[in-house]
Amino acid sequence: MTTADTTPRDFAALKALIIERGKTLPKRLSQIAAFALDHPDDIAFGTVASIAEQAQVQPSSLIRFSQAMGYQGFSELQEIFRARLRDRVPNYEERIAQLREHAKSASKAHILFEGFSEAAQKSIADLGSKLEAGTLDKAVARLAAAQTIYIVGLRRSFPISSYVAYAFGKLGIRHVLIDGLGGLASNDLTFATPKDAVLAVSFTPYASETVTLVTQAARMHVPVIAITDSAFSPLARDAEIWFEVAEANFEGFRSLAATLALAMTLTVAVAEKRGS
Amino acid sequence: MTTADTTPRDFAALKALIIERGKTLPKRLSQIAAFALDHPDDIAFGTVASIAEQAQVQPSSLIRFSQAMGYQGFSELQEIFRARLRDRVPNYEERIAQLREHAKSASKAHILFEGFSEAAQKSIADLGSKLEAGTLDKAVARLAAAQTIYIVGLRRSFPISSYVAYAFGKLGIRHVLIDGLGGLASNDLTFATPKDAVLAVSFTPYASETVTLVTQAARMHVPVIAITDSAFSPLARDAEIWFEVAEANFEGFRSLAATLALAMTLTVAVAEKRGS
DNA sequence: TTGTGATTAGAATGTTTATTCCATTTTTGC
DNA sequence: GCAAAAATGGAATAAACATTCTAATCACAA
Repeated sequence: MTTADTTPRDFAALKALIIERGKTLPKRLSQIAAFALDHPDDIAFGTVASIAEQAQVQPSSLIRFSQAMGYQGFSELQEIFRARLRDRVPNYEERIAQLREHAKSASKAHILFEGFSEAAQKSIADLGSKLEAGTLDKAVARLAAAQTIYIVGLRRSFPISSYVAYAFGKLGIRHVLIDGLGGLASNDLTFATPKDAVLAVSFTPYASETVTLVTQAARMHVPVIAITDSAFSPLARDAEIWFEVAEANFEGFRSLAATLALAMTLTVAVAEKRGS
Repeated sequence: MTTADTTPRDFAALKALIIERGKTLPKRLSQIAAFALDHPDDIAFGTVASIAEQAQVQPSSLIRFSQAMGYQGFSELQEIFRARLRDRVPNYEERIAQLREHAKSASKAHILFEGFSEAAQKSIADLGSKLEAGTLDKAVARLAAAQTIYIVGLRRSFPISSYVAYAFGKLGIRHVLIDGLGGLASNDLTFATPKDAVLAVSFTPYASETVTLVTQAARMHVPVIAITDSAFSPLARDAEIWFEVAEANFEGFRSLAATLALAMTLTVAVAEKRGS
């Protein structure tokens, strides 16, 4: 190192460098560059071996990448990624004060509430960063054009579908809520036509009735708009348009906050589109 | 490990455990407990040796502490501290930056989503600052002691009550969801006794069936726990314990996020109380 | 094609790190 | 105040780790 040291000392500068030089790097190193931008948290906490596996490269490539960025080795680069998480802590003192307060009352239930709050906040923020305006617009257009909207969502998703049904009712939008009452769920889609639309909500483990209904709708060429949790969901396969919502969980209970916000958005957007 | 595994899997639960058991631990371990609460980030990023030095203990004490908390070793405990940073909601600057990125492609629907997100976030934060641990504990105790929990919540509150019913079902807690099907709602409380409890949810304009049911329950000396929106609510009058939840609204649609977080807290807390 | 330099895969290496073990000290119950 | 139990300190150890090295592969110019 005889030249002036331009190696980034903070995350923003490093990110800029990776974006700038990323494309021009050799294949494997460029692959790592993309991975680093997409999964900064994994770089921060992973080991060379674990990250290499996730990014589908050899461990040695990670060291070469780090050196290409100007660091002596991987550990030095990782330190930048870690500092980013350290600095993200908003107001340290405030959190400590919170802790002290809780130490007094030490209510287990209150701590649960904090956990669920955080899961909800995180889920919403996460969806906000991933949600694409294009998908949203297409879904709204489809639903606004439908004669009748069939709402499918059972078990854990039933709060969502019942909310949508309630809101559609207030907004004067013709809809059918499929509630599985009397085990006759599949009958309720019998009269659906390609001029209608299905709004389906389901998460792992996908309720079998929901999957059946969506498959049936797709076969009948009824457009399906789905809210689900991964590209591998059986709903994603049959849906014309689908949203991926990754809800954070706490104590094994997944939040519903992000899904609910999305459902509200869809209902109101559809109403506004129809109104104009 | 033949006993039931109560080892915390997320930070909030671990924090609770450390607060609870911290004082009763031996000197050095209690010292570590205090350090862990004060410097969670250092635990997340440090090595056993570096943390030991900062906390003024021997490295081996850290392993002993981890084991005292139920983990196999320090690494397992550290993973909880790391997950906390992974899942942390992005800070303000990051959210603004994200918003800017989206502003380019901002469609009308996307703006709606931002609005509902904000309403949800605000509602949750607001409830978090107002919720009293004492009220929460009392409500949990009441519900945990009940033989059968009757869940009342119609119209806009139905998503909440159906969620609670779903969760109680999964947790094996005896309950009756009053869904007003067939207009026979009031019959469903006929068999309730003072050994049971009613969990009622209602907001302005209060669904008349809900109000009737709660009044009826109070007259029959069935304890009522209510979630509502003001001290002037007819539910507050008849309830033994009640929560005030002020949901922010956007475009005339009130959020449900805070109510949902509270409902989740109550269900899980009741299950945990019964389990112990 | 063939040769050359760049790039990569994967095993080998030496270092860091968590964990264990045991002698010593401190606390507890009588 | 004494014996027994619990807790602690610190060295020893084994596992995990980042890094290096070399043979093999790839890209590309002639």
